[in-house]
Amino acid sequence: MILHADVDAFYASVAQRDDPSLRGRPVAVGSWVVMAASYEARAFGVRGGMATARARRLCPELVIAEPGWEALGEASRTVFAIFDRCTSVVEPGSMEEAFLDVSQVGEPAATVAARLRREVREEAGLPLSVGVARTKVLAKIASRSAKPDGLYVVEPEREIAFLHALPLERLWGVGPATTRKLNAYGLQTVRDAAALGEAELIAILGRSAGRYVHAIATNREHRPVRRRRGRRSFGAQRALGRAPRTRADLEEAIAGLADRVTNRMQKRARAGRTVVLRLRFGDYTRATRSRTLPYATADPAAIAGAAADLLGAAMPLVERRGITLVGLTVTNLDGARGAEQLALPLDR
DNA sequence: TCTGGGGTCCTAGGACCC
DNA sequence: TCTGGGGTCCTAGGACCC
Repeated sequence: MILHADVDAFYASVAQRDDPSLRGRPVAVGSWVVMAASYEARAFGVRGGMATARARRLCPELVIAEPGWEALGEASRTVFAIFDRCTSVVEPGSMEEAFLDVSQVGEPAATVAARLRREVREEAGLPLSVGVARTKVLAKIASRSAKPDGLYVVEPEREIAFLHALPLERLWGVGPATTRKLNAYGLQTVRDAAALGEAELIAILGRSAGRYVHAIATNREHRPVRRRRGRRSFGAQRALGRAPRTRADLEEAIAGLADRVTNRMQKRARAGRTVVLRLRFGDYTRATRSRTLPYATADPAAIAGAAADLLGAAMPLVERRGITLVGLTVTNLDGARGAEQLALPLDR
């Protein structure tokens, strides 16, 4: 059996844990955008991604707290140490959630899950919700049903009934665009999708998404829990507001982003070959421009230089539409396919 | 209702090679 | 004049997740 374990409202819960005056009160963590909202705040309709000004209007007694990155990192490590103690097969999803394969633990999964919740509560001081099922997808959906601070088990004989009753957008990996496409064919629930053949879903959604939805809907999605693969990219971005920006402003912003990104890369001894410049314009359209270098690097000047070239080529778009965000990602990291590539520059 | 910052994976076309 | 099959890499965009 597989567990999906997820700390409730992680950022907000850590804030409430560390500042008792926040407990029981509506809390939003963020500065001018809400990054996470406590359950008390959610009751007022406050959600992640929302401008804090709007959140305040919805909930006048809302407390806005700055994220404490140090405390968050420490809390995450504590929680994962408890996961690792439970089983060696842990697949992290983010700072605060993971899949755990507990088939080899030798106790009923629900017992393991209850213990996990207790230990995270006692040792990390945080509420943990756990979904239990035979597959990752079901465990993931179950943990949402468990929230807040609960446990939800999908017994094998209930899987189909549980799954088929769900609206399609509850499926993990089915977002607004996919939901819209399926709805356009009159499909609302997982049961509706299961009634279609794989070929039809592929025709509607494309190969990968079609197969995926078919596999889930017919309960044939059984990917194993696997330990984390290394990361594939490093990135940073900066929102610029609506003020007009000169090319020099943008080059300065890019240099700052290159510093941030290469700093993190150097700390982890990684280098990358492809530089991606991400732009968002005043009309909310977006563009990406990328360049692959002949060698992997973590040098800020090389990364910033490549990004500045890409920016130069994109300036006509910037001038026409105005720019509101610039981002920089370094990907195609070395070691992704064997470390021997690392040393020698590939020419051409 | 127009939203931050960090990621992953997939698709599709073109260039180029055998 | 029309005609093959298979592969890799690069670029750009889309969708989704936390």
